[in-house]
Amino acid sequence: MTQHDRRIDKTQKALKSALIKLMEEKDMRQITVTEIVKEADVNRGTFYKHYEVKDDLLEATIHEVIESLIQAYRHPYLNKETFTMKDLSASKIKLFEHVAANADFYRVIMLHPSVLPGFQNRLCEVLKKLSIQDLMFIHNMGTIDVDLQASYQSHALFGMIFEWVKGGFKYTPEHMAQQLLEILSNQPFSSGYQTILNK
Amino acid sequence: MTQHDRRIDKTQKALKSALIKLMEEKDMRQITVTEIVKEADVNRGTFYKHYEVKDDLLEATIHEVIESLIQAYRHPYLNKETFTMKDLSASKIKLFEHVAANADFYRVIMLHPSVLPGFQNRLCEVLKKLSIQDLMFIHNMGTIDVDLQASYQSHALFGMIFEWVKGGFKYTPEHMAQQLLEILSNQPFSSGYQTILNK
DNA sequence: TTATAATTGTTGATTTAACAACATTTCAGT
DNA sequence: ACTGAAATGTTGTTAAATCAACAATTATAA
Repeated sequence: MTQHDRRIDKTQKALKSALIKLMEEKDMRQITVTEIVKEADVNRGTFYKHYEVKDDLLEATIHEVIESLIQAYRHPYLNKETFTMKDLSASKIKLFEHVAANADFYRVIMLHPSVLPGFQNRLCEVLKKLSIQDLMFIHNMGTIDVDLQASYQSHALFGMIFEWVKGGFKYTPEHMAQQLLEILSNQPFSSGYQTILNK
Repeated sequence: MTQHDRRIDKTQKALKSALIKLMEEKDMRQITVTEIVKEADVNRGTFYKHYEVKDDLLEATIHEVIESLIQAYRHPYLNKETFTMKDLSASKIKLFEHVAANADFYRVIMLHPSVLPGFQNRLCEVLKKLSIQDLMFIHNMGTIDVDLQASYQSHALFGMIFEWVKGGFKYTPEHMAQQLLEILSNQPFSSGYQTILNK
């Protein structure tokens, strides 16, 4: 079992936040380790105890956000074999709460995509995998290509997040989740999905 | 000379913030050391390295805020023998900035005064001393009792801060300072003060 | 009242972070 | 191309914070 020393979490968190903050101003290549530790209010030597190079910190930062996203999304499904409308709603709320909790990060991703080229697609990949798991629950017996549908849904979800971040988080996570569910149920020709959800 | 180890500042800051946060919920007597260190995410043993009892932390917290207030107020006067309208304005801006920077603390003071009985008066005392120093600059040769005038001004200033905090900091520090100066110059019968300021 | 739980101080061993100093590398401006 | 400055890695020492465990005190409830 891993010893949990809070000092480790604190410094790593400080370094990650510092990196995100600096990414709002400048490109990754222009950010120096010295700048990061200054922003994080941490000794430079401490940085090298945790990470060998700058990109290690970046990767750790991204990894943490993505893991948090997955956990948030899956949380309502924990230890469940069937899932109801409520679980679906709770999952979306958790998702938007996650985005709000990592607002600084998502602001960088959405408003300065060139800082982390390709990350938007990486994010959609994650959302797609989560969507696929949702679709598995629904036992779609039709002729719909799961990948196509999942890609459709994940990018749509990304779009909602994008709009939310761009607009400065003007709505609550609950409101965003509700909007999403209403959009889903108002799709033209939507029938099978609806019948499953309404019960 | 004191060694400046950031860890000391960090933990003390964490403990102070935790205390302020807890004071928004409950009375000082109901707050335990265990609660504080949990909120501050600090080991309990660490608390006792810095403070012997709860009230030491409280006193340190208050002391820091008051010192910060005094420094903010005096900052524009540093190394000056005369002072102009600009310095006066800058001083008030700094003051309101200080309040905004310590918003959590002032929210407790203003909205839950019973948590720290008598502190509002203590705050006014500080403001009064600062006011007296201002009045010294002006060489008031008249028959005005300096203590009376300073008390008048300091409580008035307190009132503005009170209104600002209570309203949820809806205005900027600059706007608050400007309002104060306009109120000052619009006092009925104000003449001497005005002629000094306008130049 | 008594029992149970929670909080309090205190301790010692261990780990992490701070600091300062260093040689090296990279960068920017002349 | 040259030079001073900035950034990078690395090191050893020191000091702070963690953790766990403890007895003692204080609340809380049965």
